[in-house]
Parts: sequence; structure tokens; C-alpha cells
Amino acid sequence: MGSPVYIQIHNEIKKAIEAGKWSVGDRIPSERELAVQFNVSRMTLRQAIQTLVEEGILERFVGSGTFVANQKVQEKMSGVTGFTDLMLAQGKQPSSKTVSYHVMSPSLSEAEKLQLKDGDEVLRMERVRYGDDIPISFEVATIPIEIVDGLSKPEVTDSLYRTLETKKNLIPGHAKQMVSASSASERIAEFLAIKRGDAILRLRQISYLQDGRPFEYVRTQYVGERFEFVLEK
Amino acid sequence: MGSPVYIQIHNEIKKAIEAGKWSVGDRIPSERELAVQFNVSRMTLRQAIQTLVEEGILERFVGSGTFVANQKVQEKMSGVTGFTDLMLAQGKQPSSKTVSYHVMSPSLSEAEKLQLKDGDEVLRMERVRYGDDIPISFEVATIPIEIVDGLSKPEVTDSLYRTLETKKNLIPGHAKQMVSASSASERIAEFLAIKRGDAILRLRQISYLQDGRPFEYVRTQYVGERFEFVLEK
DNA sequence: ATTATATACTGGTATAGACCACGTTGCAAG
DNA sequence: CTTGCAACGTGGTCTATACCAGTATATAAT
Repeated sequence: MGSPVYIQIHNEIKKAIEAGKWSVGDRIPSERELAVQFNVSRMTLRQAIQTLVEEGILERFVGSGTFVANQKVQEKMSGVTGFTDLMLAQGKQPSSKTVSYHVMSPSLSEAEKLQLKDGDEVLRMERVRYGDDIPISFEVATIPIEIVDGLSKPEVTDSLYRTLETKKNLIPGHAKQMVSASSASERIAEFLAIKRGDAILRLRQISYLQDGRPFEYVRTQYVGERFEFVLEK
Repeated sequence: MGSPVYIQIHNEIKKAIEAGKWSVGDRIPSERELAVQFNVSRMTLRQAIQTLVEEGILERFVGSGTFVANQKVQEKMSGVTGFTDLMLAQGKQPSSKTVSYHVMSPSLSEAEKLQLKDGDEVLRMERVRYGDDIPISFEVATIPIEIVDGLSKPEVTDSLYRTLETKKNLIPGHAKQMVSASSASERIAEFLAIKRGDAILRLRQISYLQDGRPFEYVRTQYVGERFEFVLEK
């Protein structure tokens, strides 16, 4: 085990909570007690607790103790987590239909956003997303071909994020998102079962890997009447 | 000076950076040097640095040193900062016209969002916001009367956030924001110089004080063609 | 001049102890 | 029984020291 001790302790406490040793609202042992249990100094133990507090898993109260926090479902719009999780978090059954799925040359805009070199190709797919079988959004995703090289179609369409992490050890980092409003075109209106000109919430998102390379450019059009982003700050 | 030493050092370093002692990209003295300068232990000095790193003001690199970071203009949408700052950050000249300004009984929705008791009154004001004299948004702000008690109209309309901080020592905490899309009504279209049915980006925001009390409920309608939110995660 | 290698310096981790302000709890005084 | 206060436990802050792993730089060997 090469990682720092406080990370190891962080993981052990996290696992203990997930295993149900302590439930939401429970007080965990004091820093001094835990320091003895793990056989480390209190400062090191505090570092482990600190990381858990930053993750929102624990809460500290002076004079009272440290408690298991009730995981706020914040960052609903983080976008670094996908549509599937978003729908499930809202209690809706997610599904989707892939409209197209092709390898092609990128548009100028795509090449710029994804920082592509001349001649690089991309995978472009269009999808309609549903929540409880009601159309929620129409999205166009563009991914550099080198990112999805060797992956099967289901591996890409089902959960790209998980596949990238498990199969290629590529970990998503930050994302840039742009939100605007527009009206539905004839084609989009048909996919989303609305009228032409109806309100559309547009989200353009560029996702980057931890090393800063862009790996996905997604343009999503949400039905204004059926979707809303919630942000907490 | 009652605050912890590491907070004091945090503030001193921050002021030094703002004063231009070190510029973006500059290396600041090592932790060991600064610890001697401030006459504290290295651990305490590290705590001060840590808070500055978390604020995005400094960056650390093992083996190289600690550097002044190039302040990312993230959280443009935080909303806890107002329209004025938003426009200035984008290089546009902000202005606004107050359409109405009345004390009245809250609607059911307002009373709920602001957690009002029966009989409580509110200040409701409608405003059109401009960037470089082009209409950008129409907003309706509702504020509990007790929050703005004793404040003049300009103090409320010009910069409510600054006034609350300086005059009443009330500090904004978090905010909840909901983003959706819709179409412009006849009345709104007129204010915003667009056509009825044109795309509107809707933002509903509830702002809370640090103690958790809601103090402002704002509904804003942005012209879809002229405005876009940018988020970084 | 180029390439290894050693050295000095940086932030990262870890220890063991100390005092503080705050919240909780139980005991004593009313 | 209630109230007030003291003792105790908690997380928050701080010290002084040590070693580690990564980076940069000067030095030595080629």
C-alpha cells in the first residue's frame, strides 16, 4: 500500500460508513479515539476526516463531535455525471434512442472545441433521451475517434464515462458548460414531440480529461416545458 | 485581532498579491521562508497557504514552489454576485430601468419560497437590465420587508448585496437556482424589444443569508438570443 | 558542448504534544 | 423540580521537528 496513511484511513472510514457501521446522523468516535484505533497521530487522523468533510460525507461540530452527513444531491448539473444518473436522481426511468452513429470528419466548430489536428476523425452520434418514456432531450455528441478506439457501440452509448474509466483508465476532469435558450426547429420538434418554435433549453458542454485534453463535445436541446436545471451555490 | 493566525496570514498574503507584490505566475517565497517571516510554524503557514489554494489564488507544485494562479473567472453564474458584476466581467456597460417598486402582500409562491408568516409583507420590484443599452433581461425581485427596512430606494435597487453587508451586516450565503426555457409573453417581449414567442431563458433564484434565512426571490427572463450562462465544473 | 550525477530545495506527509473555545452533561444549590 | 455552574469531552488552532518524493540546478564525467 503506497498511498499516504491519511488516504488509507479516509478509505477505511468511507467503507465503514457504506457498510453501515455508522448511519446518517450517527456520531463517529472522536478524533482522539480514532487516532488511537488507527495508531496514528491526531493530526494525521484529522487530515483523513478533513477529506471526508470536503466530500460532504462527514460534518464536524465543535464541542459535539463528527457526524455522518446526509449526502446532499447537489451538483445535479455538474454534467461530468451523465443523463442516466440525472434521471435516476429525479426518480424517473431513463431510456434513450440512438438516431445516428457515424465516424466522420469533424465540423470546424467541433475541431476547434476538441482541439483536433487536421485529418483527425470523430464519432458523432445523435440521441433522443426519455424520462418515463417522455422525450426530454435531443443530443448530439462528438468524440475524437482515438478516445473510443477499440470500444464497442454499446460500451460507448450505454455509459461512456464508466467505460472510459474501466477500459481505458481515462478519468474525466472538469467540464465547461454553456446554457442558452432557443426555439425548436422542425426536425427537433418531431423527435421531441413538440411544436416547431416551442421553447428549447440548450446546453453545450465540453468535457475534459484530468490531463486537460477535451474528449467529448455535446450539444443538448431540452424541452423547456419538461426540464429544468437546479444549481446550488 | 481575534481571528486565528492562519487567517490573518491568509489575509496579509492576499492583500500583498492584490497590491502587486507578486504577479500572476510569480513564485512566492517557500513555506519555510514565509514561516520564518511571519514567525509561525511551518504547519500554520501551510494552513494559510492551503486556504489560498482552495480559493484558487495560489497553486502549489512539489519541488518547484508556490505560485500566484491566474484567477479563473469561474462561477460566473454563481448568482450570489449580481447582474452588475456579471456585465462588467463580460466587458459590457450595465444599466437598468426600474419598471415598478411597491410594498405589497406576497403571492402564495413568494410566501412559500421566502418562508413568510401570515401577514408579512414584501417589496416587489420589476426591472429591465441592459448591456451596452441592449435589453438583456426582465427581472422580478421579491424581498421580505423586514430585510430592507430602513433602506432607501437607491440603496435597494443599486446594489442590494453591498448595502445589506455594509448597512445591516447581513451576509449572503448560498443560493438555489433553477434554469428553464420558455417563450416570451406579449408584455415581456415589449420590454425586451423582441417578438412574442421568442426564446426566453428563465432563471429563478432563491438567495439565503448565512444563517439560512431566505432574503430574496428573483425571477429573471433573459433574451435567449443575447445571453448565455457559462459554467465550469 | 553534451550528458550523467550529486546536491539543495520544494511541497507532502507524519509525529507528539499543548492550549483554546465551545457544547454537553451531571451535580449541587436553590 | 428547576436552575446554575463546574467538569469534561469535542473539534480548532498551533508548535517544533522529522523524513519523504519530486524538481531544479550546479557539478563532474564524457
